Amino acid sequence: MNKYNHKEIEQKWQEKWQKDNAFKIDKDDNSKPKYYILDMFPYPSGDGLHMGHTESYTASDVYYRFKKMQGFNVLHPQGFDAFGLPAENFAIKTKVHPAETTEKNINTYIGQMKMLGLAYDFDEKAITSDPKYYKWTQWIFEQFYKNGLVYKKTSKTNWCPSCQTVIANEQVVDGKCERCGTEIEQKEVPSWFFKITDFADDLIEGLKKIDWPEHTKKNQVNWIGKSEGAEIEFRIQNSEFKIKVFTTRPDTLFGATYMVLAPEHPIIENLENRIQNLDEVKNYIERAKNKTEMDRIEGKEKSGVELKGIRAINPANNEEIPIFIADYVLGGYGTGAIMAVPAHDERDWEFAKKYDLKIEPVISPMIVQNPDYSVKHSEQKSVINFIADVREGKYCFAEVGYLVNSGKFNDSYSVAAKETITKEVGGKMTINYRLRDWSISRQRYWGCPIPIVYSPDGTAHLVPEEHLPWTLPADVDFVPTGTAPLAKSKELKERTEKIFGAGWTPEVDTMDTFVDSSWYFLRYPDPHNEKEFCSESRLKNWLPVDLYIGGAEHTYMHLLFARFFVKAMNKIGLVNFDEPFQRLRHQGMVLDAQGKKMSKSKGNVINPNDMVNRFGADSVRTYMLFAAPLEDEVMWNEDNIVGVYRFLEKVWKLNSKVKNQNSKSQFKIQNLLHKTIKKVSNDIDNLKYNTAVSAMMILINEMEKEEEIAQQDYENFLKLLAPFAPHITEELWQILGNTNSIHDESWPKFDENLMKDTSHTVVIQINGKVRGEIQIEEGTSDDDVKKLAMEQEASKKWMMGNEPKKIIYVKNKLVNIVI
RNA sequence: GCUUAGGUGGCGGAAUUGGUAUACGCGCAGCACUUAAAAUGCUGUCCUCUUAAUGGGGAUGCGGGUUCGACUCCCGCCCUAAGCACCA
Repeated sequence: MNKYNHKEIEQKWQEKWQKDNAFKIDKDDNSKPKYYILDMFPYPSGDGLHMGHTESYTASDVYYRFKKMQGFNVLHPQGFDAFGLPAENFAIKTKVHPAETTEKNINTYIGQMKMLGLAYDFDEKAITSDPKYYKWTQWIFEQFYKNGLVYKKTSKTNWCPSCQTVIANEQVVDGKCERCGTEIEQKEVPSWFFKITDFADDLIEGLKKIDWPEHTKKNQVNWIGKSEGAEIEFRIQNSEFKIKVFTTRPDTLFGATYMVLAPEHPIIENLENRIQNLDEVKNYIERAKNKTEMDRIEGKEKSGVELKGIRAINPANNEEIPIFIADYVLGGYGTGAIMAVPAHDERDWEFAKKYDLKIEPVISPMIVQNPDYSVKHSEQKSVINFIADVREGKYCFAEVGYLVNSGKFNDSYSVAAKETITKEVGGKMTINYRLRDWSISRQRYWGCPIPIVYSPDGTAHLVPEEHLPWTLPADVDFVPTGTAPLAKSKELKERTEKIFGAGWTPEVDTMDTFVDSSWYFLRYPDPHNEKEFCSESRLKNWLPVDLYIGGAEHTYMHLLFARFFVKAMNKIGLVNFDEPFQRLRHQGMVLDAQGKKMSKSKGNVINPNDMVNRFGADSVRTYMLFAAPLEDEVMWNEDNIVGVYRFLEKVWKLNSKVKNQNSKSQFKIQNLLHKTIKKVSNDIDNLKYNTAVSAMMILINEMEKEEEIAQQDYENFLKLLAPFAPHITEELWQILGNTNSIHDESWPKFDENLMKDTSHTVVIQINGKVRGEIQIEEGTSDDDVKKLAMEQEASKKWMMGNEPKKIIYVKNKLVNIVI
């Protein structure tokens, strides 16, 4: 038999599978149970597939092959998130049209995926930049629009001076543009928004019924940031103006000794003529304006300026209190104004200490004023001292408790007082979210055009459905000038006037690419449909997605946006489910051998193609999954992959020990084989691939020691390995005389009878310490085992003549003699 | 600072969820094969005491606790990584 030649084998089978259309499925076949496994589709960058893709796509490919062998009709599609900035930036540099680069890159990716033996049917892919795809992105936009989920507003937005585009808060990383790393500026820009906040509660609630990692769910809940509180109005002295604040602690209202406004709070303009230190205030506002939100909240030291000459009235006790502006209060959260209670809020306390402001304690850990309240005198005294310390600024007490210095509310419990105090001062209980509506407008070229046109009076109208796809014009110069590239398209302008009339103008912004990727999984079941985004029957057959595998870095954006899309579409009646991904698992990052992130600048990026050439796709696939648990980081260590390569070589060589169908392997081997079948099946199902591979290695090491192996047993083993190493197993399968594909075989079943052990090793412990072991026959009675254990020399020695107080027997495992 | 995850040999990592800690793989050492090397196979490989075997003691970040028995559960502390950033 020849040496294991991975190159030859892998090329041979990849060509054969291609020729046989091995990865095609009948999407209307209802005779089998369905399973929909989804990968996060890649952005086709010029760098090609990276190791992170390799791990994640291999993980899903293994699951696909496993489920298929188990008799499921499995949909495991792939596509490309093809709109986006890199292609446009590349076009700016090289003048090569993004459509051209994108197509080239997609072909590279497809080639690489085939090289890895990934079983995708590329005739069924979805490409977001394809007009046949984005027609439906636009169509869904229009449905959202018609149902009041889209609105336009002019607002302060993050502006990336390098990309010349608006980016969402969620896409700002450390005050810098997520894509290019440039510092973000603030700019007033008109933008279209999706009302994701309408679904804030549903997005929290829906998490309860899906099988996602707990930390991912928690992170989404924190991101949405629901907080219950009250809105309360403070009057400004000698003026009709009022300032509304949001607070989660209305129970502390009596302790509000000053107010703080965000520098961008609109009321400041109205009061300018009364501000005595207007220059100082304007200066502060100007400085805050240039800071990004990140800068403002990152500063350790709080800063602020008092609005001199203006005072507010605390509605609870009618006291006059000063008003400050400070950039630690954000314009975009709550009402952009707070009441400051330094005695009971850490941030307010810090600010009050710095500017020497009054601190008034209004919450006590226990009731102090009620004379009937039966607590010891000494305890009363210490609480009174504690309150005095809080007033002096020694501590900040941010807990709940009992009210003091709060007039008629004294002694009431702070949780109960929230509502009564709010009512008393005419405020109302409200719920506030950290989540903001999703700004989707981008002043970029390479994106999905927003299907909106404006009549001569400036009113927005949807482009009627019959004109979809509303195509991206080709006659555009990409060089950014601060105005949207589409504004320069003659074709788009003429098209608009031709259809709608003279003076009509097109919307020139394109959509955030997260819009494209928020619904792509709905397209895969029916990617060629020109009449619907997906037919009703295919939707019903395939959705929701059963298993979604991808990186945890998408927790806040993609995964939240996709859930919003499905919830919105469900509300409109376009789909009949409200959670897109039933089960979600993350894969960890792939690091270099030193445990560092791979990056171009560090020059430690590893190209999957090189690895496949050197070790073969089967080794690369198996090693990626063997090296660490799927959700953990994997260090790509070239020295370690040889272990997997040797394993595959052993599998290969073992073929020469295979004896014909009628022979039987030793019981020992059959026993281990069936245990392995059970373990590998369970492990794959739970995506614990590392231990599945290890179990197969153990089996092979045992089989290797035998003179001969029954063909049936060897074949069963090959089936277990087939999802991980599809090429070598297919080749060996054929060498054994089979004419069909191993990947069309059914998954081996384990035989409980063959898994039973005839004897067991039982460990003997004296007082919990291991002192020996005995072999017992299967079926030995508990009493006999205990007796046997007591009779051992070692036991006698360690019992030192003592009678056991207690004997614990764990069936077939352990006897613990307690003396 | 907050949140989440984690801390087990020289390294990547196992441990049936409270029952022999260190499976499997890498590396290392020795042996066999070879003119030699590579490759391959075999043996050994947590630390420590004892010349050594037998055997003993210790060890899952640190300190306590529960239990016949703890990597696993509880309390306190330390450290690492990732994410989030004053959310009123």
